Amino acid sequence: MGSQQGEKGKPKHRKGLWSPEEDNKLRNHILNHGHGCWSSVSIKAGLQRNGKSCRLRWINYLRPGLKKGMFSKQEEETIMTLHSMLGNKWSQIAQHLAGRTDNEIKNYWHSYLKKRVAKAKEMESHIQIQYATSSSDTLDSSPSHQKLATQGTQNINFTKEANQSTLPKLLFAEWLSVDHVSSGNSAISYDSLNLRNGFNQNQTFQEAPMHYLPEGPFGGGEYNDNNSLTHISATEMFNSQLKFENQIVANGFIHCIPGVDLSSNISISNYAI
DNA sequence: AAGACCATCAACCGCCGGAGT
DNA sequence: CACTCCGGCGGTTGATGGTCT
Repeated sequence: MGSQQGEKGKPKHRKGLWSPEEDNKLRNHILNHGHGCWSSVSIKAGLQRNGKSCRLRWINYLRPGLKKGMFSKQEEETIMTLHSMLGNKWSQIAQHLAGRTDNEIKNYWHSYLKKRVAKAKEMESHIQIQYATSSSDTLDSSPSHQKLATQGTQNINFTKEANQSTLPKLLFAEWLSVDHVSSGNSAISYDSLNLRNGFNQNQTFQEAPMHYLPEGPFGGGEYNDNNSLTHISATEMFNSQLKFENQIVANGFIHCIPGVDLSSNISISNYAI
């Protein structure tokens, strides 16, 4: 489309699965130089891919801090809760699941959770038919996801605002440059990042801005080992976010610490100045 | 054993909105 | 204001591997 670069020559862009060499080229380039303009990344990295493809590959696969493997129970619940509130806003849902990408969540939803919810709804309607005439307190006995949906309607406007809020998103390029500064002139290696923090503990700001805040509402006890939200009701979650945003306003800025697990003992001073 | 069918996941496509000119 | 470029998002597709018949 519009992003097709240069009329002259019209570069042939490779499609399909990425080879390990391509991955390495892209990873090394971004770790060393940041991504900047994606359409130029492919050229500078010596790839025959278009910028979008590079971006997607980085975000969904190469980016440090990505969680691989099965979704935990908590993550599932978080997805279902947020989906009942936000609908198919995968990127917003992904912001609440550290290390998970919107694409991953979307796929997981379509392949697994959607069916589960449908099944649950079926069961629920069965139950409602059974008890429809027996009592008037059906609201109290309604399944939890229905309650959550109700909460969702109360929170939906706020949620929208919250996600388009004044939260200072830090782009990976910026984060990288900060990290470069703090680690001297040597380019950090992907492996060293993983070794220092543990792969699951790395996160990027853009995907999960709230999760980097040592003072934030989810610091400390709200986190489990996977850095996912645990045992937090939807209301609590968004109220917390509101509180947190008030803090931002009050303080004027926040401390963003990349790649640091809030519950870990790793000193943040190595990663941010 | 082999073909049909299904589930999963990586990647692509098209659209939209913001920024720049 | 109109246009272009670019990044981001959500929907969809296609490849692949597993299961069923």
